[in-house]
Amino acid sequence: MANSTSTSDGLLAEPKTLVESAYRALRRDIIEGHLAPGEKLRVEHLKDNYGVGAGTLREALSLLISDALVVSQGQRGFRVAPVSLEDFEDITQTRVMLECEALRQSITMGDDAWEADLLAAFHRLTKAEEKRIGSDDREEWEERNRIFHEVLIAACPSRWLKHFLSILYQQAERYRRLSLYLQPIPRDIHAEHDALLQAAMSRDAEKATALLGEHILLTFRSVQSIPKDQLNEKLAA
Amino acid sequence: MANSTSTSDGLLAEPKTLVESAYRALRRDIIEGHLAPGEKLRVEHLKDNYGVGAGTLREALSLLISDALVVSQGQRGFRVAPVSLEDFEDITQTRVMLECEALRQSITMGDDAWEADLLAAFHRLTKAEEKRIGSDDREEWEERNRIFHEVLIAACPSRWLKHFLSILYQQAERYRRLSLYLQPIPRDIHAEHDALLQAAMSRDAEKATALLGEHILLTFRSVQSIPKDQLNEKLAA
DNA sequence: GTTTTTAAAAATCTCGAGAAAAAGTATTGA
DNA sequence: TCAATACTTTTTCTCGAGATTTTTAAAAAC
Repeated sequence: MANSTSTSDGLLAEPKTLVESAYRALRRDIIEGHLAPGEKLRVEHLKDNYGVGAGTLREALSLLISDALVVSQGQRGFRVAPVSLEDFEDITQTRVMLECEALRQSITMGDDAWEADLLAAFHRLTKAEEKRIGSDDREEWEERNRIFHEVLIAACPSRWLKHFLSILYQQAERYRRLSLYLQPIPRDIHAEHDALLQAAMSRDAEKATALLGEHILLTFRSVQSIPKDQLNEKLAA
Repeated sequence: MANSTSTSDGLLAEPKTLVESAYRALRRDIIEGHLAPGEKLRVEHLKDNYGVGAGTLREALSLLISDALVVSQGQRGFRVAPVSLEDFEDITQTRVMLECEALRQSITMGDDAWEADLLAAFHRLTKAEEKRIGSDDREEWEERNRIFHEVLIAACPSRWLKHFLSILYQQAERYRRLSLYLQPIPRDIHAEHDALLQAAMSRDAEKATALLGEHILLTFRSVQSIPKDQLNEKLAA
């Protein structure tokens, strides 16, 4: 469903417990790069920052392992999952494969309600794009972009496919942040989304998957073309 | 690599901590059906069974969410992930798609060492099959079967593809246990594996993926054809 | 007899403190 | 000066107890 309140809960619903709050706060800080890739996550240190007990924080970190945003190692604590260009390439290729298949199924199975949801999601994304000119309201655009992609494949009946894609999308978000700040390749993302929408609405699966694949690949190329020194600087931040 | 000591650590290495031990013990009990699908996992009750503290058990349960073997719900504790025929069908179809793609890549990329590993894995599996006649040494066969499938796609360079496949394999194992006990469809699994091996060794990707797809699908059909009352009985056990 | 309210019981969630292990530092010996 | 050892500090891991919340059961009201 194109539920606008849905907030990418990889795992959990609204933060009714402290574990969930800490989980969300940590996830956000990792995706936004506030906690650097590879950084050590000392429980005793972090528990104060997030205002929870040690056990609670450990549990939140354990949940983040599901999203492959945190790694743990025996008796040596937790770390932020590392990043690399090779990893992003793998994420991109796997995502192209899965998301194109999901889109194909979604276009086949989608009914009128799906079309309506898709149109609505695109409209909301467009509005966010207009507002974003100047003001750095990145969060809202990022969220609506996620929902647009989610609705595109919403009519795909495979829960597992969608589950894996939500993980990959989240992973890609870590890298995508870079490409939007240091964008060397001029790109009309709105036009890409628009073409994608038209192809999906006219049930042209071949065209839609081709566009989607290119759309996803472009983000990788964008990051790929960032000079290495500049990239490392950003990654360490 | 065809490391025979590898033990399907979805997430963790050797149990150096109590969390890891509990994680493994719980995972095993869920996959083997000792903890029934949908069953409530009361921490206060379970902590005695597994000989750990409440916090430690909670952490182990959190890790099992990664494997989609446990689900949690806000302020209402943990449960064993439910099962259904629809879910198994989804698992099967997704797995066929991913594993065939991974095999195709593996056949393309695999070198001599890969061939040797594959041959060795097949040999070990065969030996386990011979030993299994009569004696209920299911564990060893199950483990070697897993390794055979793992080695088949070991030369595939995509870590994410292999990561997702290890999750799906583990999920399928829950259902596969049923088909082997209540097998209505007569099946020569050894012959299937043998044909698969030959196709892979001769680098015939088309044939190999066709065989692999059929191989995976057959297990689903086998479970599908079990009478519903008999199935539910087993699932509740 | 059914529903609502109220109270007891159980379970979850949370924290702080203590034991075990790792990492870092200083000391000793060549 | 360098390497190895012993010591100190830090960090991880673990447990038990207390505070909320949910669930269950009983009593009251309609």
